[in-house]
Amino acid sequence: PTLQSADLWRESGRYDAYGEEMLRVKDRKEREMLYGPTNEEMITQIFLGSVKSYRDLPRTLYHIQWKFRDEVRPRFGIMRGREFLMKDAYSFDLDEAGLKASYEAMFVAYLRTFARLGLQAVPVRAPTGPIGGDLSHEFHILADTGESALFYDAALEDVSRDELLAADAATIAKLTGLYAMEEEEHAKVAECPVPAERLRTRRGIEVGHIFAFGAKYSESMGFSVQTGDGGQVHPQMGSYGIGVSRLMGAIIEASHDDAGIVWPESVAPFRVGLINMRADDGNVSSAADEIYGKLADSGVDTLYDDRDERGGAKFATMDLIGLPWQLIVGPKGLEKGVVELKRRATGEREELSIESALARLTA
RNA sequence: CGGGGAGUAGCGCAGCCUGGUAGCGCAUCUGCUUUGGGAGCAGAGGGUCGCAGGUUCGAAUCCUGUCUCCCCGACCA
Repeated sequence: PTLQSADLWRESGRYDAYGEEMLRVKDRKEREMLYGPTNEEMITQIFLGSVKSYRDLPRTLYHIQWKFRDEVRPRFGIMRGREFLMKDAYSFDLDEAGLKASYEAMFVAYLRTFARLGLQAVPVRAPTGPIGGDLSHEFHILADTGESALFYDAALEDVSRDELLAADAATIAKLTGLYAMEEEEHAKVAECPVPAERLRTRRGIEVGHIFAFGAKYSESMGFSVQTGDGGQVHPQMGSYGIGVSRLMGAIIEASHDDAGIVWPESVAPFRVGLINMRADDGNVSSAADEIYGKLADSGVDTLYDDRDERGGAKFATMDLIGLPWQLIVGPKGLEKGVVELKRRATGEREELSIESALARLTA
């Protein structure tokens, strides 16, 4: 679904609304094609061809795929490009109650996802823009470098990680009930319901956006299913996106220090950075090689720095990369029969025997 | 599209106001020393100053034109 026919977008009625933002290309027959900026049309088309009965609903399809938008000004590297990786899901329900349930399930799934990534995400009620509908939330990661200013009820900060991970109907009601707006929308509010002492202003990076837009596309594209009583109904739809590539940038913005990245354990590309302090020393290298082999055998993702560099350069490089654990193997420690284990997030270091260091990392 | 700024060594910059023929840091090269927090010392190489005109005895510097890039805004995962 990367390349989509422009006619499909004209049929759905969204071509003009999205027009300027779409990257276009023509095929050999001069037919206009689009690089998908989001995929409501394609997914509805897929349903239209295969789903005919109310018995097939509710159903949600998702994929993770590169999206393309003709941004007016791409910038900030991975944060805003004309090409970005998006996780997008599309839900189909028989009625509005079903849509509400699907929407809330996704709302909770998003909160859990961000909590598991070690991030605090603020759900913000949002205008729906060219996608349409009347219910929508954006999820923002708080970071000083965020593109948008947020105004929200301080009570949102008090929701614990455990509460998010276990989010139930009560949590949803609480979170959707608390005030949170982007600056532009906040300015339109005649009277802010949050007392001044509880109103927080922080910058955020938008990493997710969910919409409930009802029958907008199922109607315009003529997608209906047969009901149990012999009638036809246009399914109620929602769409749900996370900017995966942007999220990587947002995580770094939210989790770093002067020395570099501090990857949360859940998304670190490797769990351990193994530093061979003296690649030119046979004893050190064979010890480090052996440790690397044992970590690999235990299924611990390990990045091994056995470059012929000075120790200081290796420390600096490993801090910059920001893996959760650093295991340092050098001549000084080996004389005493120990290696050094360092936790990147706190800088805390411990001297341990090789066996206990391995036990710690493979636990 | 509107508003700012910058083009000088591989990279990052100073010099420009007040013209006199280009300098600093990093990187590179050579040698010696060093080797657990991005090494030290000594020496060396490298630049049509974005481009085109003009003023002047003389232009990186002043004037005119032109090209390119960056930042802010509108957009948004």
